[in-house]
Amino acid sequence: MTKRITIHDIAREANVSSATVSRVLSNSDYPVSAKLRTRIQQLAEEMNYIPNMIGKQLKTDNNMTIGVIIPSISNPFYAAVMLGIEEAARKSGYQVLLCNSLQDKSLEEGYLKTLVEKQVKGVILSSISGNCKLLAQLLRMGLHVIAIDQKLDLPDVLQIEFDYWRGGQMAANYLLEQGHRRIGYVTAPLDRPSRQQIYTGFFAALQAAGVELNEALVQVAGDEKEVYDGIYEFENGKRLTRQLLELEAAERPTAIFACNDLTAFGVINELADNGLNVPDDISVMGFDNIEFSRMMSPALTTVKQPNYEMGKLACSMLLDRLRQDNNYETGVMLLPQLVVRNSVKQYLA
Amino acid sequence: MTKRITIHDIAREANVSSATVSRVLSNSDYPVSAKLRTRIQQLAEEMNYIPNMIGKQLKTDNNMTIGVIIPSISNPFYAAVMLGIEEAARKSGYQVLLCNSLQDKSLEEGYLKTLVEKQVKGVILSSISGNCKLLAQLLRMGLHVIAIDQKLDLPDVLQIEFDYWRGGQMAANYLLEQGHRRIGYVTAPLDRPSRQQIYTGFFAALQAAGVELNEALVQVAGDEKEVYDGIYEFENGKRLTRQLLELEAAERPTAIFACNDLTAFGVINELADNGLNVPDDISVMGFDNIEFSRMMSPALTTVKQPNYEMGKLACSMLLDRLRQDNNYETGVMLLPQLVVRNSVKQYLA
DNA sequence: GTGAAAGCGCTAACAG
DNA sequence: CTGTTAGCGCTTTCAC
Repeated sequence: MTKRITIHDIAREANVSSATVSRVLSNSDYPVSAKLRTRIQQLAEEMNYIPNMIGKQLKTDNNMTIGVIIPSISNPFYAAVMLGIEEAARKSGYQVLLCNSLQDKSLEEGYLKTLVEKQVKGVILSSISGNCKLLAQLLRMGLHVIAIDQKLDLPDVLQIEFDYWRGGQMAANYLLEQGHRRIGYVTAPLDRPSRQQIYTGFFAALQAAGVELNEALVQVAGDEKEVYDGIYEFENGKRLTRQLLELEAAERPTAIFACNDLTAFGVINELADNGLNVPDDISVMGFDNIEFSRMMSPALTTVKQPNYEMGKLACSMLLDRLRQDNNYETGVMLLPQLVVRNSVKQYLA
Repeated sequence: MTKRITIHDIAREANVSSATVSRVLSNSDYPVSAKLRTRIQQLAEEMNYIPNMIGKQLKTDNNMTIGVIIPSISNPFYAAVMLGIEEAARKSGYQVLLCNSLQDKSLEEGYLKTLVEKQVKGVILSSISGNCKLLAQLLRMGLHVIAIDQKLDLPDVLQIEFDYWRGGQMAANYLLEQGHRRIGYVTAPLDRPSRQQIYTGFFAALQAAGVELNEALVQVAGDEKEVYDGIYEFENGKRLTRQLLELEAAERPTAIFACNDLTAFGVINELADNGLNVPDDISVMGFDNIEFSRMMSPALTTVKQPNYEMGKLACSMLLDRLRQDNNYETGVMLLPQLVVRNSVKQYLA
């Protein structure tokens, strides 16, 4: 194992001071004679010099890395967000530390602390805990936080919101337009604001259309710990659909809305297992528009949440903040978009 | 923004030296009187002390983070690998920097350099370039590398291999058993060793069974730059399937094998677009067993490549190396497993 | 059991 | 233009 080369090694070799070497190798605009400059660059090349950023960081207090905390990268929604984040980060020379909170509050907190210990100056967070005590403290210490996906009630946290309420409403209205009145609603636990908002938006639209709430058609998963092996949502969809299928034929929904695409896949799968065809026997609608929703057959009708764009936007807003250290920008609200495909069919009563 | 607290601040407050504070707060086993110990811990708590790992790192040369370079996190196969890696890392107090090489050699190299500059001591790499020059240099400088998925021909790189050849063979044999003889082969460019091995394994099995190679049935994607928007594989499957469908009816394959599940989804989708049902009209088989393969209908018959396990194993092997600094362990070869579902049907000539 | 001091690799006043 | 020097926050000899 060859010894690590430092600027001092190069300085000695070139008979200059390490300050000069630093000035050349860190692309400072400080004046250095062309002769020395090339000599040093050449030497650095020859000696396979690799700068030690830890030294630089300690001095400059800027480590060019941000943190991302999401529930699970195995959820393709967050994978797309992550890709957007990383892309924006790379373009600015930043790197990103990925943390999967796995829906575990203490893990989330632990990661937050570790990131700050590592002197990360910015974090993109899809919080499951909404732990404002810790977060407020970290903000006071200069951490910049962008909240995506889940709203955080802190004044200094920039929000990339998404209009879940309108998304839910949009879904309901589409199903109504297609003639559906007995609509099943299948959702993971309503513990996250996002899920609650979809829920309220959805039923507000139904109510506005004079469709009364039928509790038997609303299936909410229990609050048991979500084991995030990545297949949870799918199984959830299957399980809750089984419960809907226990209804008498006349009571059964003509369409089922699921709180996200993965859950919708579970719904469709369970229906197929019971010999029911989508959309001929029953219509299904999802939420998110993950890539796979268009790969399924039938291709899934869903509400688009711009995941990749959300990641890109979150990251560039964060980097802006880090660079200018201003807290003046305002948050943004991304809007849903209806994606009509083939899993919903007109219902003719 | 409150001032950052350092051990010196605490030392001053407690009327002790910073050395003592360090000994207490870094959980050193160095003897410190119980009285001072509790006093210091209490003070650190009160003052909201957060250690600065950069300072520690500069001294100890160990930053508790590893790097991961994969083609794209939007590919669910790598997302699962990543989840496994992160899980193993977390259990040992490590964090992970995620880098998407997007099938771009220069990006891959850039990341490798940046990681080393950041003093990362270990990297898990699914290389697309196989750039051994740079890698060899970094290894000499003490970097530890675990290669997953793609083989790297360097003695000091530990390999987590997967028997792609046998996987290809396994797929072919299954299709043969099911009575298929005219089998289409759809693959992304054969530029990565993994794809080549699946290919050779597959056709070795066909040959062994006396099935002659029909070049018209083999569709290899051109070597054009793969735009990694995550949907590439899917579109590729669609495009290549269209080409297969241009064959005269009698020449058409009775089954199609795709080099990975995403491509298989494209194949199925394109077949559906052409009014062909899977598996009734034509059978389709994938490779990888990503989670969605079981969510599709028909559920995809495929060859399992243990992705999550691969990530976990890679990470724990890497951490073993970092801790013991030994290069003695041997690599491992993970074996494929046939996953029979509903997308392949027996062919009765 | 505790403290003083050196130093990890780098940058940035300041001086020349 | 170039060099000297003083740290960034922490650990770790070496004294006491």
